[in-house]
Amino acid sequence: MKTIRDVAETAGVSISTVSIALRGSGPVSEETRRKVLAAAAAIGYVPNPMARGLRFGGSSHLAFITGDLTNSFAGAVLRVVERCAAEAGYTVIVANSDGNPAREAAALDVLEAQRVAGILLNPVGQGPGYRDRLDRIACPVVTYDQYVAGLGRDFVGVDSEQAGRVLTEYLLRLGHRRIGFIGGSPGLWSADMRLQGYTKALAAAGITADPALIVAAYYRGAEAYQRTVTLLAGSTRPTAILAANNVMALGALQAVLDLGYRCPADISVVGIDDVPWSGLVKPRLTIVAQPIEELAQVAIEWLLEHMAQGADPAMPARRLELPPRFVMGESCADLR
Amino acid sequence: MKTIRDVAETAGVSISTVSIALRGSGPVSEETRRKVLAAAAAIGYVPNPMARGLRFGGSSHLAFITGDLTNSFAGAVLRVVERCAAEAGYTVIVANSDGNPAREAAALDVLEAQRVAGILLNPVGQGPGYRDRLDRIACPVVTYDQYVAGLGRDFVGVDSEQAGRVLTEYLLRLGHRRIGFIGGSPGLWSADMRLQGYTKALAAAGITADPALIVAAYYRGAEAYQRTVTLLAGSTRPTAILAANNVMALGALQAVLDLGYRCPADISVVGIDDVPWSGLVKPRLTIVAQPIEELAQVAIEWLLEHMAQGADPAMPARRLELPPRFVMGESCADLR
DNA sequence: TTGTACGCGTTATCAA
DNA sequence: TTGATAACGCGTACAA
Repeated sequence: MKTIRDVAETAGVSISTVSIALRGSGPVSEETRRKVLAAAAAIGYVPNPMARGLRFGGSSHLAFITGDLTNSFAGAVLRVVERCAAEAGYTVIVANSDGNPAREAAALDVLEAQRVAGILLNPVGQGPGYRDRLDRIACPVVTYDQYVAGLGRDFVGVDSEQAGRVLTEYLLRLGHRRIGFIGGSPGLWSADMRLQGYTKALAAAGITADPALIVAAYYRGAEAYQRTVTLLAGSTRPTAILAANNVMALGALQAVLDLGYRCPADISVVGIDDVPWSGLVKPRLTIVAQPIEELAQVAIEWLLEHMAQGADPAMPARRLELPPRFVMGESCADLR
Repeated sequence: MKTIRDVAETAGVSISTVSIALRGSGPVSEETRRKVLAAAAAIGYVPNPMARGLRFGGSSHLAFITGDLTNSFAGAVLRVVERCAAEAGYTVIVANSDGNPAREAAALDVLEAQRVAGILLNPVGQGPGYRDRLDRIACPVVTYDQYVAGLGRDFVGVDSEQAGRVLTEYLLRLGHRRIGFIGGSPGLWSADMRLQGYTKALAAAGITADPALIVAAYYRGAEAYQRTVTLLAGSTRPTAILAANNVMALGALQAVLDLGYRCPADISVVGIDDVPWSGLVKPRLTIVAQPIEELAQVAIEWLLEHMAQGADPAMPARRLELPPRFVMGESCADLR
């Protein structure tokens, strides 16, 4: 690899002159500047980011941590993040916690060791110890998707309670009374809030949530499939199922159909968050869609702001919960 | 950030002793070793990767470049790659070329500048100049998905000609004669090979491929949708459509249905590569599935090997084309 | 067994 | 306007 010294020799000037000429950080004669630029281009000089990093104590990487790299949600967010980061001169390191707090912790250790300039985190951990761990991170952190209570970090997500409530109310309006809930891991903010939206909507309709109708697992389709099978084997079979995320809805629907039930005739299914080409899924799922692009946009924007300003402890943590959007499908029966 | 010097002060020894004790690169008394380790743990010392990188001339990052971050194929590969890389002590930088050679070139420039230790590349460029560009990359490169002819780099992918041929033969067996082909960008290896498989299968059946039935675009669902609309507006409407990748098949199917045709009654649709929960797509698509996990496994394994061995120019480039697997769905009509 | 000094490539400070 | 030099943190050859 060519170094600044090679440029200096080629141009016949000193290395400090080269540095100044290339960065424009001082006065250089026009002729010298041209010579240096020509020499740099001629030998294909590119500044060594490690040397810069060592000098300034930071890298030009930012980290993107997700709980499920195979979920289209992660892909959609990452796409926006990568583009914005690249435009701002940053590269994106991806880590996958796979929904496992231990793996997330390990990833955080590595990324902190790498001195990343900022972290976009979809948190999967829980508890006060976890919050403290996140608070100790020296670089800017923006959390997305999962809100961590009491954490002094920015958060961008979707109004999860509303998401759960809207779908439950819709099912209630259609006359459903026994509504199964396939939830995310208890303790995860979005899981708890979606369940809360469900419970509150039921309560508002004078219905007490039946614990037998509520199951939970990490946000994965395969887990939802299993839980749905269990749910439908119970004595009080629900007339409808609310799945807490996109792949859970797909898994639940698949289980319903595999068990020989018809959807929506026998069992209705609704879900939170969309998948690509969902128009081809039959029956088309009724869902609340998340404004993923906007979410990603805000998240990366906020992170870049923090990184630009340096750690400004004065500014309080921002919190944005975008409204989900109801999208009617054909997966719900009208029982009235 | 804590440095090796802080550890030395805390432990009351010199920095070289710390370095030796931590790396085990020399003789240290047991007591000293314990003291050093305790001190390092106490103050939370982590070696600065930039200083190491500067010292040794390389980073512990490897790069993953894909043409479409939102495609489930990319997510599935990346998941495996990230896990294996993490186990081997590497972090993964993700870049998205979006199918755009210029963006890929820009990404390569950045990643080379970052001195990544290796690159996993899904190449989208073409031409001799492009091949030369890839050859000039100093670090190990493993290409996947798209083969670049004449490039002295390892390649792992799927037998694309076979994929195109198998599906075409299947349609021919069912009695189809006018088979539309929604292909990937001409010049891309997999696009050309899939088309070739299609053409050869037709030829073997005594049929000359009708250029009016062949359209192409970059591997995206939206493009496929448009091309399908165009294709079906033509005078010689096909009885079946072969789409060259997963999202193209979905886009084509969506277009077929949106235009009021029934699938498979009016028009059959087959595609290459699967999507998650494809069992819920109605009609279920007949496809050839790619062994994505295995592909990813081999790709990252080979890359790590190269990185371990250093650049060994003696070893010739390896090339592996995994066989696709035919998966029958319900998206094809039997015309016999 | 431990400490000192140097170099990796870059930038900033200071002197010429 | 330019050039020499120190510093960033680490690892190691060399000296003690």
